[in-house]
Amino acid sequence: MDRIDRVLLAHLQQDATQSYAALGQAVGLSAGAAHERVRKLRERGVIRRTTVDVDPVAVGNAVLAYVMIDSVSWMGDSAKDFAAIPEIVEAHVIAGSASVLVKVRTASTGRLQDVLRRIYAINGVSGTRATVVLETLVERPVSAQNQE
Amino acid sequence: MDRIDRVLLAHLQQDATQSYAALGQAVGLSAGAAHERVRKLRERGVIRRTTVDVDPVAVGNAVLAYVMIDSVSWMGDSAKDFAAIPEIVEAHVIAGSASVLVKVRTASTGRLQDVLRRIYAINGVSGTRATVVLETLVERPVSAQNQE
DNA sequence: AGTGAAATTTTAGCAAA
DNA sequence: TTTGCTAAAATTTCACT
Repeated sequence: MDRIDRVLLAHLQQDATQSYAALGQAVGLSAGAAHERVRKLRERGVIRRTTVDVDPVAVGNAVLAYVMIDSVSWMGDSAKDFAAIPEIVEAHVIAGSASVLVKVRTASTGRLQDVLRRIYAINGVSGTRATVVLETLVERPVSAQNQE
Repeated sequence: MDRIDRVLLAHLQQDATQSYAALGQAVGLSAGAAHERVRKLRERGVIRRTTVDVDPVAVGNAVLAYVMIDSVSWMGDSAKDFAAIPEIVEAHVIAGSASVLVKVRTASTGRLQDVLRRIYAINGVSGTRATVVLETLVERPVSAQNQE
């Protein structure tokens, strides 16, 4: 993981459809060398996958909300329970007053209520506090370049 | 946006490196037809971009935190201020007790403190409450398929 | 909108330094 | 690790349905 790898990652995050020739040119390497570096980044799991960023509104998920979840037991084994709810895009065990923080995308506030009901049904959950997002100001991939 | 488009999106989210031939086969279309549909999905902005999912830990950002931000004024015009801090990966204006919710990835808790200081310096910010993530249970793209 | 096929570009594997 | 070369594969365009 040197500086060149970081630049390659940044370029790929911005546009993963570009050719290795273009990618190589951006860092002063041949297409073959760029290809080999990217192959290793994938192999080592630095690049977890190549994917498309889908507009949530375009697929009918206009409501974004965060839900703070209180529990009466350790939630570390509940990954499957949260993953079983497709509207949940993130779930994290947190330090502090609540136990789990969940990010949810739904079609409507009515659907959000459904999701809250399903969360309540998870073993150990004792309470939820939903926060609805009014406007997203920033949404972007992790910076591969804030290491220096 | 019919059922076929949704299946194409789901497949691309999982692996955007696969060929249009494979993609077409998954939905019972020729490579050309699959390509044309994906081209239109891009054109219409349903697919915002093709990108790589980078492991945050591998690029040195092991700490994930959410920060609730209180403010004394409307924060809707502050997108640039938040975007100027590279460690901020998401910033949302929210309904409820706080004003803005921010998602932050940093190399260490020390760096998190730096970020909090920079957030404090943004005009109108009157307070911050950081919540550190201990473990991530779920992290995945929006489901393109919970519409029916 | 979709098909099939041709022309072009890109990828991926290999020998050499 | 990088380069240049090359065969194989994928993308992109087009005439036709």
